[in-house]
Amino acid sequence: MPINRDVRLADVAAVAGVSLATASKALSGNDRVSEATRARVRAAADRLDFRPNALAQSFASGRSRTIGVLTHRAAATFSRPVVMGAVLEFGERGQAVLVLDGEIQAHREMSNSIRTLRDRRVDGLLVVGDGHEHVSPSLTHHFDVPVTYVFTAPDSPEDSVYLPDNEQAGYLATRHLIDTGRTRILHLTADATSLAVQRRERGMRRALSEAGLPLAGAVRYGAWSREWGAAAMEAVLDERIDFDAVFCGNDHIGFGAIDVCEARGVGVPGDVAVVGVDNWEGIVYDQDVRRLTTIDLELMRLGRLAAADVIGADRRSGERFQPPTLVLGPSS
Amino acid sequence: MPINRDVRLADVAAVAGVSLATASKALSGNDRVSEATRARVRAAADRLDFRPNALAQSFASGRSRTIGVLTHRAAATFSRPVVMGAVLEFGERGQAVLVLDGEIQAHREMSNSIRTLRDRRVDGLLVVGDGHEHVSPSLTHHFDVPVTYVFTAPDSPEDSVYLPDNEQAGYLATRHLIDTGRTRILHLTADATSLAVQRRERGMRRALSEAGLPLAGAVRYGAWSREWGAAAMEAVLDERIDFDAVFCGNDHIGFGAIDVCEARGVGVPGDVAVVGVDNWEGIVYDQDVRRLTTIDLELMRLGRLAAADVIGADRRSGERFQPPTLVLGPSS
DNA sequence: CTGAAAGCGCTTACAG
DNA sequence: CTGAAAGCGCTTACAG
Repeated sequence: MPINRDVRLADVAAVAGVSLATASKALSGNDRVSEATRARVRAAADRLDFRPNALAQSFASGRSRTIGVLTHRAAATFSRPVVMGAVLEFGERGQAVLVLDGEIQAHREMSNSIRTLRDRRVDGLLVVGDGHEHVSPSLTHHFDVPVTYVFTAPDSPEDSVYLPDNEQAGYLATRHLIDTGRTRILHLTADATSLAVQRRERGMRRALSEAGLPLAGAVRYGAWSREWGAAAMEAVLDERIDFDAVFCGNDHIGFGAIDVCEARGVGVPGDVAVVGVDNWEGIVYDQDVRRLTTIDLELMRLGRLAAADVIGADRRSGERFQPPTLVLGPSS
Repeated sequence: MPINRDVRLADVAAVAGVSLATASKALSGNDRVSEATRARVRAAADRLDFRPNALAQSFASGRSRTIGVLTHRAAATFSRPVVMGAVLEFGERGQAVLVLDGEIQAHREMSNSIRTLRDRRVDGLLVVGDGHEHVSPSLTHHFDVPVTYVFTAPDSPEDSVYLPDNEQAGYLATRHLIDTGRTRILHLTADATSLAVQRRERGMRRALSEAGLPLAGAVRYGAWSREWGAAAMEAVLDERIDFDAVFCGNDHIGFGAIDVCEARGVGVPGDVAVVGVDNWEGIVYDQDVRRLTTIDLELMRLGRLAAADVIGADRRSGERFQPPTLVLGPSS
């Protein structure tokens, strides 16, 4: 037990020959103290191996060094990296987190959570949604500390919101195909009612129109599954559509498309280049050989960004987007 | 702002007509107080909507209601569910967590983390490893609060350690094949130096010997990948080995094996039943249609169990194993 | 069972 | 720039 828990600030002050108040100011750095004094106090603190009692500091200052994290089904596939990123970022910044998981839509549950968080005197709150298909009701007015939202559609323009950039994902994927010489691009994706589907498609169309290219065929809407990707690719091949690239709404669809190409002797990426979204294997199985070029939405980084925002002094209202990244694989 | 932060325990005491000390005892329940008094104090607290100041409570009691979580690469595929489970469990129990991620092997980094955690007066510590291929050095002696280890091989027999039950996973998988009438079972798995490989194999052999069955062919050691699963299955089919079931070391290997079976006209599960380990799609993509029967190591539950242990009063030394579960799919 | 009092170890106006 | 003092709001021996 090398750390002496019995050294108090008063002891440091005595050794340094200053008052308790001065010792406090010297160490906290929040107040005007002469350099000489500060140095003397620091030396004394070092010599005594002074470790301030965090509990006393919190009580006296009113700051808990704890952040509330309100999650909507934190264990869901895509929420998980966001929550994990946030928790790690908070940890690196010396902030504890009180994570309350539940139904953000459930009014009763939420008001309980809000009470708990307020009672614990959290220094800030991060609300983590489950994508941006749903909005989380704004809780900002319940707190007098910063509230930041991540991975959920904003409910109020006043709120600070962080989102993955699905449009940019579509843009990046398509740009990559165009930049590598493809000109006849198809799009296989999930159901058209999904916001992610819509935004990825919009980004794709922007990239195409910038390049003056048409889409090589109608967008095929289905599901986020490998099965759908395979079925859609079968249909496309059966219809003898002329194309040299496919932008798939996610990696599952991409894998299904590749499976079918391989089975039917269509070379990937020789005949057809394929790009997906999610960086599936990257999320999942770090050591695996990548089969697919994909767009990584950087969900963990998104969580970190939002966490930094809760703590940071430079908070502001509005939506901000985490830029996705292109992850190259053999399929394009 | 419906919650009145200005109501202090002293106000409650005044309204209830008792002393501050009695009010404290009545609400905390830790001390002998007459039922009548307790009821009066509770009523007063309710009426005033008294919310105890957690910061003051912590300071006075010395309990931070914060648990330290020391992780070794928390973002890694398999650590993530463990950490997530632990964090959620702590949250449900009103415990904040201070998560410090890093290299548990790195001495310097660890001693910094230990200091930070001690300074914050954590009420307990959970050390999360990255599987049980590595041991984490025991830190128990650095703390006078409970320390629990999870997902890492124990370094000291004194420690409280939680592990996934790889042997039971192998046993369950094999038992399932036997129970569904298979008698000629093969095993395709990763490299023999891995502890997980060894334990899963041991469980398999136990199930076989209980049933009086031999293995249908030599165990094939390779890698945790789909590619290896496919290659191994190709070889097995080429060698015309007589078998009706395959226990695969993980789901990736299982998928590779199924791919090859399907490509070569071997019916799954008609001709060959396949079982994997990891519940890969379950971890990953909740809504997906399952293709594979598999064993779920229940890593998130493992994290929860270990978290409950840190807090619980019934802690004891030694290793405990989280039972895996069988998840049925169409492949067996 | 109840209460008066000390104490937890800092921070922060305030005065000098 | 420095210090005396109040204060943060509970909990907990201790005495009655």
